[in-house]
Amino acid sequence: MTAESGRPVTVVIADDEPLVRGGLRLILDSEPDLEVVGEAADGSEAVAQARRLRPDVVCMDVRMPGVDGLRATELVLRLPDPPKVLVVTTFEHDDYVLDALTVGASGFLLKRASADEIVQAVRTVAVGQSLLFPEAVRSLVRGGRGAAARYAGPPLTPRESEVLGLVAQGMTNAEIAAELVVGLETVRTHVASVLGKLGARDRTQAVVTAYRTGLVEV
Amino acid sequence: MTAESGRPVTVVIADDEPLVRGGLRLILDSEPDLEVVGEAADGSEAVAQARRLRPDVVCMDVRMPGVDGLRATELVLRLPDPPKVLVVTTFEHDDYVLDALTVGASGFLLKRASADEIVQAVRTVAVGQSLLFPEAVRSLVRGGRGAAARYAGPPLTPRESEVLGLVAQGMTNAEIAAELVVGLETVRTHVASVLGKLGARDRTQAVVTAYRTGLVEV
DNA sequence: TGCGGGTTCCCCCGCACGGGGGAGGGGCGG
DNA sequence: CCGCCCCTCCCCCGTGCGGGGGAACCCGCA
Repeated sequence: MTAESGRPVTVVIADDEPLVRGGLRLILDSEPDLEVVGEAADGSEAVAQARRLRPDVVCMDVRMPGVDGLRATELVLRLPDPPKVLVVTTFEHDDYVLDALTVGASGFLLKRASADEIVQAVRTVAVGQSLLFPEAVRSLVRGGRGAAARYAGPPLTPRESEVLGLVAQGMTNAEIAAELVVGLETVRTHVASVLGKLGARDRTQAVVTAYRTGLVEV
Repeated sequence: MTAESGRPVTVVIADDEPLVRGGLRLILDSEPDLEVVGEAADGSEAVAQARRLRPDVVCMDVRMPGVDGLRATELVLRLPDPPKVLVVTTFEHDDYVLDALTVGASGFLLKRASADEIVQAVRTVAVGQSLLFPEAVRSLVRGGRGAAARYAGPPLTPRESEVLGLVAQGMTNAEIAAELVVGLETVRTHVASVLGKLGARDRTQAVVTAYRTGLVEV
């Protein structure tokens, strides 16, 4: 709906293998309407690059050291005006395909895809379409996984979950302290670590994540 | 995995409006790797053409007299070595989108898509990928047909809804101001009136209400 | 013509919030 | 036994936020 109009599509490549990054860059940069503006070797770097460079598309490898592609995808999509995430994978039937869709990936790209298919895939997600494996679609159509919208990331401690639940009710720290019969500072500590684990900047973002990932009931 | 390799992708266009057929043919035939080999004005004709011409892709309008696109898609996909079906539609949020996926359509194409997007879409489904609207994916991920949402309260103005949407993304007032290209004070004003209308004490409560009442999409 | 609502912008003020530290006690596993 | 994690509580500091005012512009409608 809003592409092909002047400015090239900007891309950030996130893959731990330099060879793959190089290959992708070669393929994408050879297209006049695509421009690789950055690379990242792991998940956290990918998020940083996405935040800094604000690309249209992030080609994200799933298997990366440290913060993996799935978690990185979540974080990237939480940025303001987030880029589209194109998950790069080796096999089309892996488990994380559905997980990636759940966290909001726009599409998938097989590493063995042809150069044409790769540039097409980038263009496709850039204009806002979703690009899936037919297997994934079938799986989704017939119900995919049950209901629960899983949350990856670092696990929350019981107390943290409790606090997040109350935050997601719209309570202030003082109210939560009263509710849990603990000190205000304690609540502050829990909230702080929840924010850290969720990758949220403030309680509002934490609430957004909580609702979107099903960490709390709607 | 089997395109760009010699023989062009063959396409049959099924639409009851000659104008649309002509437009599609013009766009697709101008690409050297795509070839429109047939046209159909209704569903049964589409099935017949697909059987006779054995194209790689059928561009299928949903609304057609007689046998509609949905039913025709079913029949086409039941042929031996069936073509991919690309459903052509006007609105991305129509009900039959999920139905079409259920019967096995490979993707969707908006009539208002650009020429580039159209040829990309055909190529994409030709190689066996699925091309969906992000809305459809989200809907699938969270398990099928949507639930209604009710919000009573005073109606929000367009601008207020927009601001609330961004607040519900976790954005700060400053980020929203930048996003909407207005002053910070303006955003403050909008947020304040949103809080008032929702009966929320702070933005966090507003987000909670927004998610719970369906004022914003999860 | 005047009124009202929507959108835009401005001031001041108090405060809850989040980041940066640190610290002590209890439980559990190496 | 010691280390580690969880829970608890404490400090300072900067700031984003929300409440309280007000005001201008444009538009549609009476």
